[in-house]
Amino acid sequence: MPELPEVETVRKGLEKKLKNFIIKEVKILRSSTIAYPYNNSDFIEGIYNSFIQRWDRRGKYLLGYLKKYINDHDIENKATLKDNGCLVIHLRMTGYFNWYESDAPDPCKHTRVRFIDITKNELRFIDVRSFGKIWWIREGLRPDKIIKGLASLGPEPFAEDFNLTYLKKELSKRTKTIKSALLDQTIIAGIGNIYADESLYEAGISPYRQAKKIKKKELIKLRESIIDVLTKSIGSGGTTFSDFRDIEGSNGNYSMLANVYRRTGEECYKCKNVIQRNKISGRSTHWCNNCQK
DNA sequence: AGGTTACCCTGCGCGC
DNA sequence: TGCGCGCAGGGTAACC
Repeated sequence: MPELPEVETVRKGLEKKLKNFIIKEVKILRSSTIAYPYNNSDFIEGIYNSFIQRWDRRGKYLLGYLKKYINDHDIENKATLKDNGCLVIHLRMTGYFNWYESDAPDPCKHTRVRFIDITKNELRFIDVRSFGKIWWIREGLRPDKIIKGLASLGPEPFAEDFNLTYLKKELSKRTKTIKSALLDQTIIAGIGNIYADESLYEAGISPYRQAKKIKKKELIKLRESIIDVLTKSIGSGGTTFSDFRDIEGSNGNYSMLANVYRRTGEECYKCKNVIQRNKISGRSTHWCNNCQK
């Protein structure tokens, strides 16, 4: 379910909860969730006795950098600590993490991977539709050598390289619709269907407009709208529009509601026109055809 | 090369 | 109640 704001919320949660979490046991309940290495046993052995030193996010990908204790019997001995590559996670549509302190209940039927430490604290990866993937990239291998989607990501919306010059240059060669361009992770990283619709509404741009034909002034507004919508959502726990839950099972404060997303047939908050819905490149798209030109 | 399309999965709500 | 269908916030490989 998650787009950039939700993934950022998950990143913060993992960073907070996994400070002293040394992986002592891994149970893979669905083999295909592990995308790399190809053998589940290589994955399990690879991350054994490791902890995650730092959590990063790139687009909708989570990256956890591992340190491993080589000496199994003396985990206090820092001399046996080595860099151990990174865990990469993509939640796709329905993936999420749950955290349990020592007294974890039986796993639900959608639990795909269980990570357990010495005190039986447990992190579970749960994913109804099983589109979510987890990779372990061993030390010395580059994640973007293994994960194509990671290698081809465009700039982060909050980064300096996501500026007007970049946007103009990139969109000027695209004949597809602006909606489709916003969903293209190679142009901008992290935007998904909700935030694409919401950003276009805020910017007053029709999702059907051809990307290359959008005027400079509109691009300025669009860029601001993207940053604004994402910032607001991160600020409220990345759960503003969704039934998404963070690793402690909280679903945020619902401080902001969607203006167009899933409001088909309802009144536009600005002009009272009926909100439209249609498919654009296979994804449902919501907009106000009076406010968005 | 850029742009569509089918597909990977499971569950839900709807109409019949 | 059961069945079939369309729907779901993602990404990719395989096509034109």
